[in-house]
Amino acid sequence: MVTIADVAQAAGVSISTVSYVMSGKRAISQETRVRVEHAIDKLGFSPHAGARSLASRSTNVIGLQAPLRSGVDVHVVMQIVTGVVTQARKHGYDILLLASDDAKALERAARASMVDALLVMDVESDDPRIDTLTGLEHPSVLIGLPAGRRAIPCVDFDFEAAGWLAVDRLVALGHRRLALIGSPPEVMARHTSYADRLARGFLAACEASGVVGTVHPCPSSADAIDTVEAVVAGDPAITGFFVHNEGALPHVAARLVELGRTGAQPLSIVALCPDDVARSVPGLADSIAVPAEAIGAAATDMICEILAKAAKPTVRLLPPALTGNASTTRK
Amino acid sequence: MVTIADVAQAAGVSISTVSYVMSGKRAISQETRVRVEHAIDKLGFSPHAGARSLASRSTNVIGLQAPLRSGVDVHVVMQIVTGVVTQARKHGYDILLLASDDAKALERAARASMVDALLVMDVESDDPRIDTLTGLEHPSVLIGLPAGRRAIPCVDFDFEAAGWLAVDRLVALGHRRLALIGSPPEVMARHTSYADRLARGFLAACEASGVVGTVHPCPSSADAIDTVEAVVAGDPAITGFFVHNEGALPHVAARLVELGRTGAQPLSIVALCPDDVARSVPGLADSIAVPAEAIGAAATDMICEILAKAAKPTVRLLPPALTGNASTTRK
DNA sequence: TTGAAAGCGCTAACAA
DNA sequence: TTGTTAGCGCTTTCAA
Repeated sequence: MVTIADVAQAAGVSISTVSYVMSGKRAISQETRVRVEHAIDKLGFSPHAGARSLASRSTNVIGLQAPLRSGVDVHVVMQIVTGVVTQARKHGYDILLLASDDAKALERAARASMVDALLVMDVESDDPRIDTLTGLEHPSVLIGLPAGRRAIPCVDFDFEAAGWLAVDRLVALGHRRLALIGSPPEVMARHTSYADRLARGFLAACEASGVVGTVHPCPSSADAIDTVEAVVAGDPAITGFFVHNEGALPHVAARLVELGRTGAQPLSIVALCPDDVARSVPGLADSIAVPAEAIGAAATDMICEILAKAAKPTVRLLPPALTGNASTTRK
Repeated sequence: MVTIADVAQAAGVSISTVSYVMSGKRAISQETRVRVEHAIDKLGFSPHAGARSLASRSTNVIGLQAPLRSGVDVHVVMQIVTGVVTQARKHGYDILLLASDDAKALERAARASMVDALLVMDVESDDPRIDTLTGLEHPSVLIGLPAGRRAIPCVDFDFEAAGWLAVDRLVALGHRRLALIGSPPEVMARHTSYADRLARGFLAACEASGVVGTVHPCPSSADAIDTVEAVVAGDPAITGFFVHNEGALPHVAARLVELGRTGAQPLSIVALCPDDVARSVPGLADSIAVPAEAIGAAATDMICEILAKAAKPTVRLLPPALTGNASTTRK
């Protein structure tokens, strides 16, 4: 193994000089710098991460707790993770992936000084991890927006605004009775923050626009079709659909397109999903993108800024934007 | 921060005793052990990971390079990662997630002693990362099976056997002309190992069984339907379908079910995908599960055994198994 | 502009 | 069965 001492010797300087060349924390003459950098390259030196963290009391690693369990939106999770890892590298950080989504894992990583900070996904309002995080000395950022005290900075998509946006769009297309085809029943039941916020925005916007809106949980499988049938049977006048359920989307969209073709009136669908998912669904031109990768990147930026003492903890919600044109299915 | 010295003092022993209590590397009297463990609990001591890795020359971290780019099978990747992380914890390891899928990232992690070993996903035959890994002092395991020298241990699903199994099943159901609806054209074109192996098994099995088999690349989107149309138009006598393309599966299955209902003859579909994906697709009871989580776990076991000097590097292929009953769509 | 040296918290000889 | 102590490779203060 190549150590800093080897580099120092090869360059004919002291160990501290090598260290300072790397950190840039003190002025170095042009000549020495070149000699040291040369030696580093020639020997292929990489400072030992453990030694570094021991001496500097920081690891350049961020712990990320991602929900690997099922029931979550795989694409979205993947994209957020991608955003986190990619952005972290830009700031010089690596990502330690913590699986088991319990508070213990967070504590372990923090107390063993394996990480400088923690990024936690999929947090619910009464999540015990929030207390754990609050008690830790390490800074942390939540990806999501639990209700409540809000003692920890959060980054998320503005689901509430997305609800408004979808309604505005559907109303603009002339629809007067709208349905939100949403998350699976289990997600709705545990009042997951984003599902609640989306429904709240949707319903408030309906009321503000003077149209009728209803919210329908929907399983993420082929059974989703049953939900559509039930909604349509329950109120045949519903012509505006807002679909937020990646697993169900292809089925729901297919069924709605079919209904639109055979039915008495034109239907419109607005989907809420990552861009690439929207593109893979036929008959779906109108969608609100969940900027999953951007969320991951934004959360990472925030934690890095906090680590650099450059920012105060805040809540940050990324605004929704409409993509494509209306997919009104005409008769 | 609580250090080992604090624990030693609290327990009235030397720091080496505390260290040995934790590692179990030497005999400790019952009494001392209890005192030390008590102190550890009371003080909430976790040994500093950096200090530990500096002194012991091992990190208890495994680097995992996962393909976070698109074009890959998100569910499968997620499940493999889940398997890796979960199993790693059982062996006492944590996972450092390396994103950018270049050789540099692997070298960096290894040379900076951030990891004890590397797990690399989605490796292709002429992948430059293989040379890098071979040149490293750290052990590594590939998740996948690149052709060629095979200097590094591999763990993967036995796609070739899966091809045989699917054909056997379809032939047993009475089909005589079979089609493999496979990976996207770009994946096929770069001769990705698994796609090649699957096709090889499929075609060999067809020949062995004396039936006609053809292989068709297929985009992972709604355009997949066009592929189905083209295949059926090209040879209307094809009645046995083997589908391996998660993105296209719902569309292909839906179209085939429809064709089976309206067409002249019964069709059968065998899908190759994770179990839960199979369950979410309607009209699809027959599938071969890609044991993605098990692959991740197996790869982790292998690398841990290698680290423990308990196993020699080998190639390990997990066998396929058929799930459910035939979804023969009768007229 | 540079060097010497004191730790950082732990493991693992070596000693008792 | 336990303690003492020499590092592990780096950062950073203190001195020059």
